[in-house]
Amino acid sequence: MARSKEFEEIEVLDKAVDLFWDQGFNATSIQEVVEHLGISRSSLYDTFGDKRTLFIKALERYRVKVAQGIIDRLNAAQEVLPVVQSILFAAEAPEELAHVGCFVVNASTELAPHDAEVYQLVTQTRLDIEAALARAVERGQASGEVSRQHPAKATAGLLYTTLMGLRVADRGRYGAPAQAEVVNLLVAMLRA
Amino acid sequence: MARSKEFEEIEVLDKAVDLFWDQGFNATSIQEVVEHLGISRSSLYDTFGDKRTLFIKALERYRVKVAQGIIDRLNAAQEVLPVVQSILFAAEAPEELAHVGCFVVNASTELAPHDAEVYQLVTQTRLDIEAALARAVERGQASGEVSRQHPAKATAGLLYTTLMGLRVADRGRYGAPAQAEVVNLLVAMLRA
DNA sequence: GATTATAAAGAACTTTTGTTCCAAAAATTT
DNA sequence: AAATTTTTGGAACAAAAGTTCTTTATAATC
Repeated sequence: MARSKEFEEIEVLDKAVDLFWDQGFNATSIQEVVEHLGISRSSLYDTFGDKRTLFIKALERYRVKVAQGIIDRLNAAQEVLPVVQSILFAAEAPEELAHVGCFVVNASTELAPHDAEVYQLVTQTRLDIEAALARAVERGQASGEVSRQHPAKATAGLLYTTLMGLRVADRGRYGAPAQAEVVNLLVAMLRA
Repeated sequence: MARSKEFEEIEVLDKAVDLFWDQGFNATSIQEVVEHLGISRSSLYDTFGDKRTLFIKALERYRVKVAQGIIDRLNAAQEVLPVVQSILFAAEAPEELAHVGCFVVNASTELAPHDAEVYQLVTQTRLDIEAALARAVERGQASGEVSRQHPAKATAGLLYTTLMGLRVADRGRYGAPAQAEVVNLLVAMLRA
């Protein structure tokens, strides 16, 4: 048999997520990818295909890691609003410089109108998170935590839209205090 | 004396806005710029400098055209909420395919973290529009149109954040009905 | 109408791009 | 320990990138 790979595919993919998240697709050269992932050109192409395929895989990986994490937290929430608040206010701790904003939002503005596969990935992510938000709002309304004044589905749409807006704000260094003000206002509006 | 230019600088710049608005900075080649603007390479470089300088000028032009238009409409508004509503719900008529989303939002996610000049332009635009929104909300509160329950400045922040989120949604073809639902809910929440 | 200063067209140039290929190295199994 | 299959590193490649330069055309002035 042959030798085994010197790297874990998932670990390397996570590094690709970091890079594309930070710089986007078009601003990132293969040279940078090779250097940042720490594997050779040939290994890169053998393992992940061409640049665009790697980008798509990175975006899918992000969905599994980040978007699914959000959904899980919403599904597991006892009290809904504190969880919603902490999801919206993600500017609290950008541990790495690469992790500014949201990879899906960035991919959405850069590529979604011109790449059908990116569009599909972005749309599916939105539908999944919106559905989780709607369920969470419904539960909050049932328990008396969230106001029953507005329909849960529309509220979920507003929450997701604001979430995207906040992740754009991250990229423009809106600032944590200003973001907190926005998040707190929106959450206060939802409170029963 | 010498011959005069065969093109209007502003008209050509508007075409550059269209192109960069649609495709972003890095996905747009000089070749495409030359073809789309309808002027020669040499005229392009003589008149606008290099690619990045052209992009910055296009972004400034957009600010004058679109962002200032929003501010003017807000300042002139008798009733505030209908104007806010129509600004948020811009998906109604994307006359050209190029005009999907917001150029400032796109530039923000693509370039703001890595280009100080873009960052500054994006920030200034946000400050200007947020200020106009805050004044409009204050006037609405004074006239009894807008609820006094929440401070005007925070409300303006939420409106601007949602505006950005909606312009991201444009790029992901969120759909007019879903957008209308979001906009109507937010406006309803502000109503006195 | 000749002169002249500038605009326009496009060839030319250097980098950089994304991708492929090939020889060398390495690890697992027989 | 030999054989074999795969990874690896880096050279090699063509195409496209951004920019500059030179030549030609043009319009305004004297």
